[in-house]
Amino acid sequence: MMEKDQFEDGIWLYCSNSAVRRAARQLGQLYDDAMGDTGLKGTQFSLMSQIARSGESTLKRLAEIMVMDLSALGHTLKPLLRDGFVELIPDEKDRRVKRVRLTDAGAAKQRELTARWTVAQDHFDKAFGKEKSEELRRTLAFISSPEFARAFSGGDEIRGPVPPKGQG
Amino acid sequence: MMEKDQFEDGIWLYCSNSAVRRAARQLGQLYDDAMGDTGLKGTQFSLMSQIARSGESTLKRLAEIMVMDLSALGHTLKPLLRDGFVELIPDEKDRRVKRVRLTDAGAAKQRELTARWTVAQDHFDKAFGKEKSEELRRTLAFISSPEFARAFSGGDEIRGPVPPKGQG
DNA sequence: TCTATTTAGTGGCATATGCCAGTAAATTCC
DNA sequence: GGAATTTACTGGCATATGCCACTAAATAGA
Repeated sequence: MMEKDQFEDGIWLYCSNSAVRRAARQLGQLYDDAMGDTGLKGTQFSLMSQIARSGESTLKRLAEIMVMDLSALGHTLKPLLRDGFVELIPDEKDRRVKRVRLTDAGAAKQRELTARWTVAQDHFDKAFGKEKSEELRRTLAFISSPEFARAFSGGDEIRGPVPPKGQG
Repeated sequence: MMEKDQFEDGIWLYCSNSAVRRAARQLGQLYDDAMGDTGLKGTQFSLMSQIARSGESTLKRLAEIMVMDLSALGHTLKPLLRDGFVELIPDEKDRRVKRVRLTDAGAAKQRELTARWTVAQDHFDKAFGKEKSEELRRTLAFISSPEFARAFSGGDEIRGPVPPKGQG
């Protein structure tokens, strides 16, 4: 009955933003649990993993591919820098540019957390289906793409004066 | 080419948590843009809309159906309470319990923002496809469900000692 | 009835995220 | 070459989110 309420009464069935946010909260909690008392969260693990994968990427580039505001990325890196898991390196050609990489300690931590992530990911696949999981991730990647954003923003009409179109 | 990198180099193609988070960031930005200079964000609109829909729900219940930590809900309500869009009402039978509803000002604001939300939602449907949107929202609702969380956590093995299963 | 346990909410602390303003550096334009 | 414009990053402010500790109230158990 309680679960029935969830499926019938929620704006998340009508609003895509809310639906994605709500799912993000659920998964965020589950993946944070998976990290246990390691001192880091699921999101920090993800960030470190992407840093490792991108290989000394510039901050701007990293923020772009993660579809994240540059200053937000800077903020989010703070604890990782503070704890010595990540370091910033100046670019050789452009003094404005910073590059980011894992420290040795960071790489070791990332490996430790990968073991926990693997368990969580297996659990996700078990609960949702492995192939459906891959399909879902591709779908979400499309939604996260510049292509989608362009299609969403079309003629930029939501950025200009908005003619009232209320339901109310 | 840059977009190609996005599709080929990101952990979001392998990690469901990251994928949902990244999509949430994209949509968060787009729906926030849709709210324009109204003084409220997409998330606040969603919260007010769900409050309206739930009808004087208890805080605990609201947090549950939104798959949100109760204290997080309390925090998130603060600016809405402060600005008079939302009010808390004591429960008649249990002095611990608070119920939440929109004020008249809040209801008016919610109607105003609904007009903007409708535009954004139309844009989402245009970019993604209306029927695919509905399907995606159902999928995300399943992921957000207690049923999914139970299947994910089944046996609670990630809550206990975690045997190393590293990739590293 | 009384004690032990559970529950609903609050505040604190910390990370996650985004807009904005400002500075220094690079690029563009005349 | 010099001025105007754009770019990359940093810090500030505010909301978003979650764990934790605590208090008051309700419930469960003896």
